[in-house]
Amino acid sequence: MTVADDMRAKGMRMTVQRRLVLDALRRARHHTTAEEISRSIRASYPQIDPSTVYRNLEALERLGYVTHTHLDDRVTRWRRADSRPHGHLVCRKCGSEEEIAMSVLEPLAKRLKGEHGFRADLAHSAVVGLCRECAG
Amino acid sequence: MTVADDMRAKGMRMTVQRRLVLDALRRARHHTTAEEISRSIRASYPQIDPSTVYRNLEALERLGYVTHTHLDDRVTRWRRADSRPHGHLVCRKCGSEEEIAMSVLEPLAKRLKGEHGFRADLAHSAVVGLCRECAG
DNA sequence: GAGGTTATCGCAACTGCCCGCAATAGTGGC
DNA sequence: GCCACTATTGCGGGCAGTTGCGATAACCTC
Ligand SMILES: [Mn+2]
Ligand SMILES: [Mn+2]
Ligand SMILES: [Zn+2]
Ligand SMILES: [Zn+2]
Repeated sequence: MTVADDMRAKGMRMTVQRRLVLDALRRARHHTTAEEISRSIRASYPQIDPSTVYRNLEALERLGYVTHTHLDDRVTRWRRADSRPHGHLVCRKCGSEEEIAMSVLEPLAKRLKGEHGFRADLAHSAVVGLCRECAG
Repeated sequence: MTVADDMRAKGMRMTVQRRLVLDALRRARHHTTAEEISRSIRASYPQIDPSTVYRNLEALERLGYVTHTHLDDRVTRWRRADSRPHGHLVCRKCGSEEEIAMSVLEPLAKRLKGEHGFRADLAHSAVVGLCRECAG
């Protein structure tokens, strides 16, 4: 089933704007921002409003085609849901970013499930702290 | 040594605005927002600008008197640094918030230190996911 | 293919927060 | 106390989103 069919089956519509956001996400680098996507679309279709890009990223996220993560700034990072999940370590001093395997985070997820019945999404927010160099 | 002396020793100044932010933090509930602090100050001193409150929260944080955490919205939560550190579980569906002991998070912090030399601050961002009721 | 329903759009205004700048006011030295 | 120095302030404007609203256009039915 195509994305368009999936959407229609859920009472949503496949608009040109939606298609452009999906295309931009395929072209974009690993962790892209809404602003980047908006800019790349508006280069060819300047009439498309940034708020439409934001709303469509959220709509595609609800359908499970897209996810987002937060590093240590105020910018949300978007990626296709079919890319490999992973965690992030972000240094609050030098700003360095390191990707880590989900297996490192799994024991905590398991414990939160067992002790609190909480199904944690530990890839959603980066782990903030001090990297090896800055911790000294 | 008082906060004022500590500040002066570091070349900073104890302004009335700074004092008002500290007082408001003492009066405020556990996890307060800059907007709440600003509003409570401006009730008596309407000439004090919100940006001054933001800047002073950051200044007090650099000195170690204040910290902040992020739950699942775009609002930063501030608290005095002398309050007991703890983690948060936030349900992205129903919005419920649960506080958890740092001891639950410590094994992960230890592992990140050992394997990546990274000194993680696991209280900084809430763990997002689905609570017992919403996970089903 | 035309028509009616309504999801989605563009736009304008708003949010929490951040920043440059000129004016103000704490500060240490006298 | 007064002065000179400069950290900090109020203000205006910017950034990353979010939201309400009336206009548009995708969809389903015929
Ligand atoms: Mn933060
Ligand atoms: Mn999020
Ligand atoms: Zn990554
Ligand atoms: Zn819940």
